[in-house]
Amino acid sequence: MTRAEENYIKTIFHLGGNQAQLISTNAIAEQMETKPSSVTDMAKKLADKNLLNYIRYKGVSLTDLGIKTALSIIRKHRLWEVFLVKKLDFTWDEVHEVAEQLEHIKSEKLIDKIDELLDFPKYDPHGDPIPSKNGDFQERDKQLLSEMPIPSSGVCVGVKDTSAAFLKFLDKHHIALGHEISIVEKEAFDDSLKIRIGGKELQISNQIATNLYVKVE
Amino acid sequence: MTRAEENYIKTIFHLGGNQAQLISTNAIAEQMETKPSSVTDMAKKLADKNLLNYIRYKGVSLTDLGIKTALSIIRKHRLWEVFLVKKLDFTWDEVHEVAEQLEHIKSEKLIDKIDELLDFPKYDPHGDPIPSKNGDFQERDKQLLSEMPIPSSGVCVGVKDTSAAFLKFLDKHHIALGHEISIVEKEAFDDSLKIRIGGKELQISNQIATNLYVKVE
DNA sequence: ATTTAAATTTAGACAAATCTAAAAATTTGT
DNA sequence: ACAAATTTTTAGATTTGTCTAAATTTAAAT
Repeated sequence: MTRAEENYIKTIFHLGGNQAQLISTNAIAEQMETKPSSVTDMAKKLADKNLLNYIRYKGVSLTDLGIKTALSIIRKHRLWEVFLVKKLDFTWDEVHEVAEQLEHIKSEKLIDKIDELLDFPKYDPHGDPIPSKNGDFQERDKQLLSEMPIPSSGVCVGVKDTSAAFLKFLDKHHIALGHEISIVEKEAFDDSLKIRIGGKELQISNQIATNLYVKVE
Repeated sequence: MTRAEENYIKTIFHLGGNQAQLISTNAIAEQMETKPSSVTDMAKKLADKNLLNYIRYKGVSLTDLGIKTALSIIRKHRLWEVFLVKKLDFTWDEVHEVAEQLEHIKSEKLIDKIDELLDFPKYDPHGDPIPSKNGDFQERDKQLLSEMPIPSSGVCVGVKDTSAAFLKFLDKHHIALGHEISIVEKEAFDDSLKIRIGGKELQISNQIATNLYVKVE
């Protein structure tokens, strides 16, 4: 598998190509910042390799083999992210682009040893679950902060947006995974929230609230 | 820099292109298992980028920029090898091919942090020196076992051949870096050596002796 | 000093991955 | 339902890195 092929498979998975639903070439092109015509070419190639089902003018969905492949890449990506944070003191906004490269390293032994070194972590630094060696993983029961009842509270367990800008914003306001967050009230006008975290009150916009996950149980 | 370009630069360095000497396209092609015509194409490209001097029909030699680039790649390769052995329990015959991939990861911070994690090692698992961040490194004073006086002794500090076959042979006979080796006698007929290592005597062929380095001081 | 042999380069072609522009199919709006 | 808008595909071109086969240059041998 080439690096380009792996990136297509991974993107299609993230767009929901594991479910039965068909992903359009346009959606893939937009996500990958490439042109729909390039996606069409690659779709044919990956269909030939039995990694996805391609229906002309309709879109693609991953085959079982494609899903397995995607999970293997995502597993590597997330394990490397944990490694960078836990062993090399990277911050959570620095890991993505390096992990994008490391996820393509071909060595089963390498990633299994990294897994072991990290003591088999279940979640990456952004709270996303890490698929096991055999490809299964439990998505945590979680809810966007913006969808929580008011008032209520929960533990921050993940972020939806993983851009450096957003993560740095969270650092600045001392919001991190594992922190208890209480929702005090919602401003009806702009859906901004008054929250309580680490003993302090903080006003956050709806845009922030729709990108923060809280544990539900 | 593409991966292919990096591999050319690294190979030319290892063939001696840092010295004033010119390396022939044939030599490069043979080392890289490619065709001389491909090397010619790449030589032009790298010369355009000021990474090497290319003289038609004569060969190439690295520029200062080319040497700096080569050292950076070699530094990464050797640091990753140390990482694999020290942190992930790889054996010294398993590290090369994985390091060949890892050496192309682009992140200054990553390799500096790996360096720090390993406590700034000076030599890789095969005894080869690791260039520092600013590109200088001290080649150890060493001698091939086959060129030592008889009798004499020294500490094993490196291997010339780093193939898995040779390294496994050494493991099998309990020869490792840091071990004291005494040369007892040389067989004039085939230049094989009787050596003493770890309290035991061992007969080794000239082919082995010409691939083992011993410290000189 | 020629001829022969070896090394090197050029020319033209190919596969991978991408692009642009034009054509075809699908979806949308009325 | 049919024209317009959108999406998707096709056709042809480009770049990178490679190859083969032919031409050229350099080195070796007599």
